[in-house]
Amino acid sequence: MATVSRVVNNNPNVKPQTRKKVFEAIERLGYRPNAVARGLASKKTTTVGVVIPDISNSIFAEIARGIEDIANMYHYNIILCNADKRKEKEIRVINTLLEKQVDGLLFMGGTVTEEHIQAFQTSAVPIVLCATRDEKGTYPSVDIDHETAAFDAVNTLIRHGHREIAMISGTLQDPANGYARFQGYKKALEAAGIEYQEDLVRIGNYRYESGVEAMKYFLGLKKKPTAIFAATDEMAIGAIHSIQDEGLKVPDDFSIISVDNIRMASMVRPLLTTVAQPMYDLGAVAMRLLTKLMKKETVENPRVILPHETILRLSVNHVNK
Amino acid sequence: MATVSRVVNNNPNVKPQTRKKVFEAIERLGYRPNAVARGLASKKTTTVGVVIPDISNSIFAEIARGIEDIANMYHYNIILCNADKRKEKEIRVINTLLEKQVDGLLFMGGTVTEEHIQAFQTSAVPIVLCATRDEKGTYPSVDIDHETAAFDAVNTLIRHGHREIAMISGTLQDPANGYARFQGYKKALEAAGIEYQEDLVRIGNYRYESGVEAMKYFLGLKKKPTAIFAATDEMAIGAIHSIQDEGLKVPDDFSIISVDNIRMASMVRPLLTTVAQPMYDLGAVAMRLLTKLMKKETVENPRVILPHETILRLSVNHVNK
DNA sequence: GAGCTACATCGTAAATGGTTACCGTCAAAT
DNA sequence: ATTTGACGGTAACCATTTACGATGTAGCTC
Repeated sequence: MATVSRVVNNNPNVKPQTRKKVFEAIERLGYRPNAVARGLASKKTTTVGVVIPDISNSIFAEIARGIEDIANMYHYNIILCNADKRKEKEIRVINTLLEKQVDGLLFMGGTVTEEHIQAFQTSAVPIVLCATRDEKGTYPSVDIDHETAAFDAVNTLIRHGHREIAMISGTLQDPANGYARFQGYKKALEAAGIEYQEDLVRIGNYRYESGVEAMKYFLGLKKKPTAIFAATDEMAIGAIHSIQDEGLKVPDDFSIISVDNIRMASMVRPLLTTVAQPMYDLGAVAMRLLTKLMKKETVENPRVILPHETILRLSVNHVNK
Repeated sequence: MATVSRVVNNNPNVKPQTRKKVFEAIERLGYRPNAVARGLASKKTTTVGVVIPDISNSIFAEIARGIEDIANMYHYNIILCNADKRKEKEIRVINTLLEKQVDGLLFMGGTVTEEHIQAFQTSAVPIVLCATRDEKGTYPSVDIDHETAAFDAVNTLIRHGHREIAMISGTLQDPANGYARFQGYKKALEAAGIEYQEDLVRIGNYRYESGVEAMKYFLGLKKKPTAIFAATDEMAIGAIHSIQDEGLKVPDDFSIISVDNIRMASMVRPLLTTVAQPMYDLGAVAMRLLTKLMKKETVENPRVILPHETILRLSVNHVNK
C-alpha cells in the first residue's frame, strides 16, 4: 500500500523497477486513486471554493475564467457557488465549502459585512476577496480602485469640454460599483469646479434596460446634459440606444463614457469609450495570491489594486456648443 | 460518535433530549462536519462534475447557471472545469472529476469522440451530455434540434420573400453549431426550390469579428444576397454592424436572422430576429435528469430535445425589390 | 410482582481508501 | 564485519457511516 502510494505520488524513494511493476498493475486493474480518501488522509483536497454572485453575468464569468485558468495551472479544482449577492446564501455556501475541506476560498460579492467576517474567521484555510474588499482591510483582496476609475472617466468627459455631465449610477448601497463610482463622479466634478446637481443623477440596476430608462429621463429634461457617465457599460449601451431611438446621435448630441470594458463595448455603434477594469486579471491575480497563501508563502502585499485604463473609442466627442 | 452522526444526519432514532445535548455541544465546540470523511464513509460526495468549454462564453455561462440552480435545489455542489473543447483536456478533467468521486458528471463540449466514450465507460456514476450528444445515442443527453432550428430560421427568411440568402456558418467539423445548422440552411433552400450557391456561404468562428468579415465579403459581391442567416447571434450582430458601417440599413437593405437568442440580441439596433435556444433550460433539464439518474430513478426518455422558438424582432423585413 | 417481550435508544467497532511515521531488510560500500 | 542508505512493509491515523449488539424501559402476562 505504502509503495503504491509512493509511486502514485511520485515519491522518489522507490526503485524504478518496482515503480514500473506498480504502474503495470495499475493499468491491468484499472485502478483509479480515490481523491476523497486521499483528502481525508492528507488533509488536502486540491480544490478551492469560489463564491460568485452570478456566473451568467459576463463580468463575473470573465473573472471566473481567470480564476479557473490559474487554478488549473496549479492543479486545483474549483467548486463554484452562485450566491446572487444574497448575504444569507453567501454565508451558507461559505460554510458548505468549508465543510468540504476546500484548501482555500475565493469570495466575490458585494458588501462584506460583519457576518461575513464572522464566517471567514471560522475558516482554517486562507480566504481572498476578489473584486471586493472588507472595510477594515483584514483580508487579502484584489480589486480595482473604483472611485479613481470613475474619476478618470468623468475627467475625460471634462477634458473634452463637457460641464453638464449626468450620471447613471448603481445603488449607493453597493460599496464598489455603486457608491465608489458615484463618489468618483462627484469628486471629478468638484475638482473641475462644476456644481453637483441632484437631478443629473439617476439610479439604475447596472443592466441595459435601466440605462435606457435613465436616459429617457435625461432626454426629458428642459436643460439636458451634454455627456453621460454610466457606472457600467451595460447601462451606457442602454443610454446610447435610448438616444438613437430618439433620432439623436452619439457622440454628436451626447457623449457617453462608462466603466468596465465588457466585450460588448466593442460590439456596438459607436464603439464605447470606457474605463477598462482587467476582469480576467482580477480573477487570475486573486487565484495566484490564494495559491501563495495556501502554500504558506509570505506575500508582501496582500491587498492588491489592479490598474485600470481608459480606452478611448468613439462615444466621446468634444462638446458641441 | 454514532449518535452525533445520527443527529447531524437527522436520523429519527435519537431521543429529543439527547439531540439537544448534541446540538449544544456542537455549538460550544464549534464543530463542523467534515464532508470529506463523510464522503469516504458514505461513498457519496453530493457534488457533481461539470465540464464546460468556456465559462466566459455567455451561452455556456447561461447554461451553467441553469445547472447550478438545479444542483443547488437538490443540494449538490458543482466542480467546474473549463476544457476549451480540447479533447485531450476534456479527457483529463473527466478523469480527475471521477477521481474526486463526483456523484455524477455533466459534459458539455463539441464533438464526443470514441475516446470520450471510453473515458465515460470507466465511470461508475451517471453521465449526461448537455448541449451536445453522442452519435450512437448511448448516453443521456439534452440538446436542441440544431438542424431544424436553422431550417426554421432560413424559412422565415423565405416566407418574407427572400431567395438570395447567404449564410455565415461555423466550422463544418463542429457537429451541432456548425454542421447541423448548415444542413438546416441547405434543406430549407432545397425545400423552397432555391439553388444552393457555394459563394453565398462563408465560414466564421462564431464570434463577432468573423461576422463582420463575412459580411464584408458579401457586400463585395456583384450579386449581393438580400438576407443573411448567421449560425450564431454574435456573428449576426457583426454582420449588422458591417452593413451599418457601409451606410446601409438593416432590415431595409438586408434582413438578418440567426440562432441562439443571447442577451445581446435585444441589446442592438435593430433588435435581432433569432431562433431562441433555451440555454438556461438546457442546463436545468440536464441537471434534473442527472439527479434522477443519481437517485437511480428510471427515466422514460433519456435523450431530450428541447423546443426552440423563433423570436420575431426587427432585423427581418419583406424583401425589397 | 416476576418474567418476558418489544421497542427505542445508544455505543462499539468495522469499514471506507488512502498517507505517512517508523521500522526492518538487504545490498553495497567501507 | 560493520555501517549506510535505499527500499519496502506495517500499522496508525484521518472523520465519518453503519451494521450490529447492548442497554434500559415500558407494557403485558401470568
